Amino acid sequence: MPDIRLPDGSIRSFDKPVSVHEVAASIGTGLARAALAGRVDGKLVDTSFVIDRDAELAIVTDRDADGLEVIRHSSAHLLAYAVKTLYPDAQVTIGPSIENGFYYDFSYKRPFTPEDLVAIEKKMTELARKDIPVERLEMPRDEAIAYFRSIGEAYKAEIIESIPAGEVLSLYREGDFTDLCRGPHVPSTGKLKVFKLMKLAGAYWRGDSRNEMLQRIYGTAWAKKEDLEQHLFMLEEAEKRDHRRLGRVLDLFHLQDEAPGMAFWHPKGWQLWQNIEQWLRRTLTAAGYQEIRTPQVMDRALWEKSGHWDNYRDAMFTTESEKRDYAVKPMSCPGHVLVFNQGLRSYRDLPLRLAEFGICHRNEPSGALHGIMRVRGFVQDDAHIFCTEDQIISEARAFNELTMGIYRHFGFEQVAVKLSLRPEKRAGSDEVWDKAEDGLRHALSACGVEWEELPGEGAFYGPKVEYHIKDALGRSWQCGTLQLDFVLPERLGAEYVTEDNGRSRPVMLHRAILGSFERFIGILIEHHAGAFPLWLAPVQMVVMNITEGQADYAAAVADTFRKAGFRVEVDLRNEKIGYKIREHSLQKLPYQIIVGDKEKADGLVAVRARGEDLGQLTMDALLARLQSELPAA
RNA sequence: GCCAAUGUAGCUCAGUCGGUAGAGCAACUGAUUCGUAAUCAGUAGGUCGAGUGUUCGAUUCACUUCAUUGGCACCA
Repeated sequence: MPDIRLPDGSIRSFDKPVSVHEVAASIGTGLARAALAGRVDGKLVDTSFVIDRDAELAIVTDRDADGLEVIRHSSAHLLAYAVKTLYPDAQVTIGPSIENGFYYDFSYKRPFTPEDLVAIEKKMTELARKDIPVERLEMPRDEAIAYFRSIGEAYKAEIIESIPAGEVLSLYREGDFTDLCRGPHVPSTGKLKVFKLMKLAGAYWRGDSRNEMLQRIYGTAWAKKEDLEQHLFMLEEAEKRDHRRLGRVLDLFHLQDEAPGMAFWHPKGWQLWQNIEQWLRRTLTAAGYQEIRTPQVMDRALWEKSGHWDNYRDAMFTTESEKRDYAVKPMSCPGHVLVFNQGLRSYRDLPLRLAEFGICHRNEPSGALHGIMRVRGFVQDDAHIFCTEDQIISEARAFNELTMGIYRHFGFEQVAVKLSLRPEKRAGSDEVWDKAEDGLRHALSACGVEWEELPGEGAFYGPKVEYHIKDALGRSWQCGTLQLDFVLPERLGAEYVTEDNGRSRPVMLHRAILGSFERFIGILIEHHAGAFPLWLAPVQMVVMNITEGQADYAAAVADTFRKAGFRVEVDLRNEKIGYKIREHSLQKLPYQIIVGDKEKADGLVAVRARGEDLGQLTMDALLARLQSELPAA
């Protein structure tokens, strides 16, 4: 007879098998009411789950992460229930919980409309209020197939058919809606109180673009109303920070129909870009890189040799001239090997670190384009390190340190490392892949970082380490990458003279830190909400006069700071000072300097730093403050 | 590329059940010289994304196409 151990260490004994719900009730009616699921010996189960032997049990409520997950999953089912109630001939497919909510994919004869969404959400609320019990039943696989076929759910039947024969499946029934599901689910629909349908989208059946497209409805669900409000507030905040909006408002860049996926950089945006590029250039030089430049357009034969023509033909822009085919370069590596191959290289030249701010063009599918985050023309902070196998680990360590330092410099403190392993479609033998994957594992161990492995996600020529940074809104962006490549040097015939006068192939490390400048700038815009730190701000300060009488003094002040190396604008317009301040505040300038008769008389400046009034300062004091705000190096 | 939505003045958006359009902000002109997030008045500005069709007449309806947005698929 079961002894049940609770998370606080206490043990409750029962003289017959008990359900999770009964245990909760034995502790308190409040807990029984709050119970959404149970965790029995580490496994998540329904509250109806019967415990017949000694076990550890935790009652799951909406205060647990698990509880929230159950709420979201059950909300997906409630959504399907509502859809089936309103549109009986819609077919259900799958509906999992996801970050912040859930979705459910349906097949239906016509597209759902935003009005449908409103009706569905209303129906969900109605069904939730009825507090309909959610029951779990079990059914043998074959019987389940027959059952779903009989009610016209072809997709469900297909899912079950892919489950091995002889298994017993769990089904969940709420009212007259029954769905195949692993569970667990909330005990009744009344537990679902805080949800909202968010958007309609298309999604391929089983995630495969060769399959038909289903209709996906996304929703968000929470334990408490305040959590939902907080979530919606975050979405609003993200919209305010949208780089496409800020890019226009701050006059950084624009995109237009004539060049889809390619940005037009305006003076301020280009200044921001150059602040980044020039700093990075100095940093790379200090780290032992040499910058080069390779052609934009190269012969098809090169891309065939490198393997790109076979693997990425569709994504390359091509052109021809005098009966020769060319491709616009989608990446810099083949060109870098050609530079390496010039002349005779010695082992003494290694490691050779060649860097290029390479302009690349990739013909991304139209549906993939997104502002400047996903574009067709972009600049990579690309570099290739040619080295011996013995040098891989030290190079990887140096790269790791460089990368982390650069992220810190830009204000990104949280970095996650992932290792992507061999994809299905790849070049090179399995032995080479074994060597490359193990090589990166060893290198990562040597760096002392923790990483997650992603099978099947590697590049066609080699495995890759990915660096993901987290922005101010907690979103994760993949930026840096380190890829170990034994294939390309082989294909393009790179070699060096060894110590004993033999010939050997160098190993090639592909690496990028920011990834694409376009995307990284997009991330920076959203991370800082357009209010860039002083060193990055395209315009660092503006000097404004109050009346015409101080125009000359304002110009002189501006000149002083310009000579000290700052990017300064002067605003001598005949406008009220409040109007000018408002405009420059909206432009998110780090510093606003106001000079009136008082300042002019005393040789001072009145300073506003991002909305904070610093009062009157001497120019030297302000200069000292500005200097101290610039990061070292 | 696929599904859906959207495309009207520089920006944000309204509008036309088919009779060629309007607001706020911005711009321009004038007045105001005003001390920390919007001074007042006036003026100008649009082949209503592009093309074809239906129609006496299309920005409005239909089709095609381009682009954008949200997802999916893709992301060397």
